[in-house]
Formats: sequence, structure tokens, C-alpha cells
Amino acid sequence: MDIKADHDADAEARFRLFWDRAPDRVAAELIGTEFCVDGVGGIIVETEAYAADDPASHSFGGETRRNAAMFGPPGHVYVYRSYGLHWCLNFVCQRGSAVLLRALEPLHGFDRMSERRGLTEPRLFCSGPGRLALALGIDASHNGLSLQDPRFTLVPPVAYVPVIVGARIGISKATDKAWRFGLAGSPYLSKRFEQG
DNA sequence: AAAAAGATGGCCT
DNA sequence: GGCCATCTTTTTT
Repeated sequence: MDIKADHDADAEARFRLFWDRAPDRVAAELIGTEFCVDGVGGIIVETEAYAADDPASHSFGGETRRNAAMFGPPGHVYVYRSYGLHWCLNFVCQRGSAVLLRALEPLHGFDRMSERRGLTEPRLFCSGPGRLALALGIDASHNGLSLQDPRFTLVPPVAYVPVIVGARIGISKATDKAWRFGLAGSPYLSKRFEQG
């Protein structure tokens, strides 16, 4: 019996079980998780879920060159260019779905983030999907990478996390879905949640 | 071939 | 709150 092989197989199975689920569940559970890219990052405080059969999702209408990563393995990264200017970072969940990272509370690599963002105010480092990607050095080269890649680190929260829920923002379709999740009371959100 | 539409952010009033 | 820089994908002519 090979103990290391068993351990590796278990880790692989857990990874798959976590990511191969509905994006709204994963998006909610990611709040409070620490995420870093090459040691730079912090606590995830805001996410949005985009489902496979969701008119607001890039995957709606099937696989294209841009959204190919969303149809690849769960637990991989989907990076896209927004408005021709910004990069946005997603984690792929069950086939055709993903979670958009919208805001982080900076924790590691302040100098690096400040340099990349051209600002010194930590509140503005990662409060928005484009800002977050820039602060963490995310670009097209990361598209399709597995979250098991050594450049990424994910550390789940160790205590209860108060999560607030609201309608997704910045979209024009399927605005009725309450698929935006945030850390209650966090000053690092990209925008306040509506009452409710 | 051309044009519109974005999962945005920064700076303006 | 409004404007607009900037460009890829998607839709329309």
C-alpha cells in the first residue's frame, strides 16, 4: 500500500469535489478565503456567480475562443479582458460556470500591489474586479491555469464568516439573480450591497 | 466588412 | 451621477 499515492488521490478528489459544483454555492463559500498569486493577495471579500444557463454569463450560447476555460476542468482559472482595458479573474466551477473575483482585502505584498496600481491607499488596491487583477498581476498568461499551480495559494477561513447576498452589478441581463456575495461589513467591497 | 456591446475604472462636476 | 478611454467578441449589414 502506497500512503503518498493514496494521499495525493484524496487531495485530487477533494479539489474536484469543491470546484465541480454550482457557482453560487462556491462563490458564497469563497468569501473569507485567502487567495494569493506569487505571494501577493489577501482575503476574498466579494464574488459573483455566473452559471452555464445564465444570460449574463460569457458561457451563455456555448463555447467560444474567449470562454474556452469555462468549459475546461473545474478549479482552473478563466481570465478575460474587460472593456479593452482591464483583466478580470474567474475560478471555473461545474461545466460552463465560474465565479468572478470582485474584491479582496489586501494582506500580503502591499508594496507590489501599490506599485502595480500606482496608488498607496490599500482600500483601492483590490476593490473591483479590474483593480484586483491588476494588483495581483493577473493577465492572459494565467488563463486556463489550475488553481493547484504553485503560483496560487488558497487558504479557507478557520472561523464563521458572515456573508451578505445581493444582485450582481454591472450587468444588464438576469439582474434578478442574487448571485453577488460579500463579507459583511468589509470596507474593501467594490460597492455597497443594497439593503436586504 | 462594419458596428455595437460590454462581468470597468478613473477623473470630472 | 456623467463621460470616455480602449479592444475583443458577437451581431448585423
